[in-house]
Amino acid sequence: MQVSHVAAPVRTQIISNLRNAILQGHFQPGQKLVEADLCERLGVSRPSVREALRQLEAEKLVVITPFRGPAVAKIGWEEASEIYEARSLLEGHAAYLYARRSTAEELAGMKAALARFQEAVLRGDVGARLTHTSEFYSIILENCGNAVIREFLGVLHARINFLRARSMSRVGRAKESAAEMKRILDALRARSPDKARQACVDHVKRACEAAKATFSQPAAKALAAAPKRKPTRKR
Amino acid sequence: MQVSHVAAPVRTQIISNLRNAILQGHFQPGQKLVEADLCERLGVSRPSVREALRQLEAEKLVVITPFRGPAVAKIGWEEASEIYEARSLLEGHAAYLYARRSTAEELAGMKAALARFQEAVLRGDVGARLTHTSEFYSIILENCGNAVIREFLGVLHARINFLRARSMSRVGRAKESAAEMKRILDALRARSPDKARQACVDHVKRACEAAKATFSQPAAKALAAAPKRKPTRKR
DNA sequence: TGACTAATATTGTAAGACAATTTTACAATA
DNA sequence: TATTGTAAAATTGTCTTACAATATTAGTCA
Repeated sequence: MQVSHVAAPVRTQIISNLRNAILQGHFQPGQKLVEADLCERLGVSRPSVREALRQLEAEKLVVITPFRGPAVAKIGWEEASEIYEARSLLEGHAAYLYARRSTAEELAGMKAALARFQEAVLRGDVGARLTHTSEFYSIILENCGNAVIREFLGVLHARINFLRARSMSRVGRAKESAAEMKRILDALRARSPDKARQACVDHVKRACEAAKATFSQPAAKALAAAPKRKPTRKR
Repeated sequence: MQVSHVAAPVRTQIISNLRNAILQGHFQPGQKLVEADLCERLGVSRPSVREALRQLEAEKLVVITPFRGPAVAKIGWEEASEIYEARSLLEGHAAYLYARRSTAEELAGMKAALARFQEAVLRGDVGARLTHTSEFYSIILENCGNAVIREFLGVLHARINFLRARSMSRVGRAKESAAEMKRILDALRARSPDKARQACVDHVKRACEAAKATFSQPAAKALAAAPKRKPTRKR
């Protein structure tokens, strides 16, 4: 066709598109992703879509069952709990590392992100809360000096993204969260690695508890999403 | 005859084949993986190979540069160091978790694996050392109760596999390693989470130091690894 | 109604084609 | 000789088509 000089491979864009769509909740967890549909919607070929889906599968955002095709990953409390545990460990360590490396500039950036977060809390803007929380954290992660930990945390954050959104919209959680972030920032300002780690661990622990609470009353969703199974004998 | 029990997807086998080939050093780090060659060698189509390569790319065993194709990931000390740090953190925590959950049966299995390891040390069998070390560790990882941490560690181990082989063949390292593993096992027997974590962290730290040493004198390898390109593929 | 079977949809894999790009080979020039 | 510019070859990125294997759905029959 009349394609221009592209720098970014089509595949890359597909991956970004799908990942964003999943993270922003345009696809429901468990929803089937029919390859042909994705091709049509994105205007690309099936091999390209399949390669992109493989990548997302590796990131655990998509689950592919043989001959049943890809579906948006569905996450239960069991798994979420494990993710929060790993996140606590890694995020705490990232803060620990970063406490010794922070610059005044970066700390100012974190302060600004926190201010924007607090403003979003007052405004009641749930989406902005997540954005600014990410800004706040990304400064730590980008500069903690360990790319392996950073990437792992990126994957973990993506997997529990919808939980973060759910828990962040709980009454009172956002304000709590702001206070916890403030503690992290204070520990970093004091250049105290241990306090920074502890503050992070506490923050994740609280976030985990808030998320757990959202698992208790997902009644409406759960009922609506409950599929009826035909009893099969050969299983 | 319809003998299609499970019919493991071709793609899965390709992934296993390539991963094993890389881990066992049949491909040198940095070596280009020409798609057409892989197709011919494995007897499969290009789309299948490409999907498999995407997966391995996500595992960081393969690096794919646009229009230059896939190559076996090459790892420098910088990155290796970060991996050891993350590994220390995660492995220590896995042991911490496992200390409360270990069963007599499993501990016996670890003791047996350690014995086989020690025997391999006496025999001078480097390959067997790695195998039995993995056996030892996998008991912890499989039963630590956190699949997320387990999988992360699996990926990390794969990425530094060749380093483990190199450092394990250093004089004295294997015997040291056995002593460290013994300490881990003792801590687990004592059901002491903190001691188990510490023993693991120490073990990884030592392994890291041993690996670092191999980065100082990689002269022989480096020279041998500079190949002349073959003009065409033979038929 | 319920179980069995046929029809349909979807995925897994292969093969071929072609443009975009990199790499190599080679020739021309200083 | 060394360097540089260009043509040829190799390789990848992407699309299209095709078909077999499997899952899902619909329909039929007792």
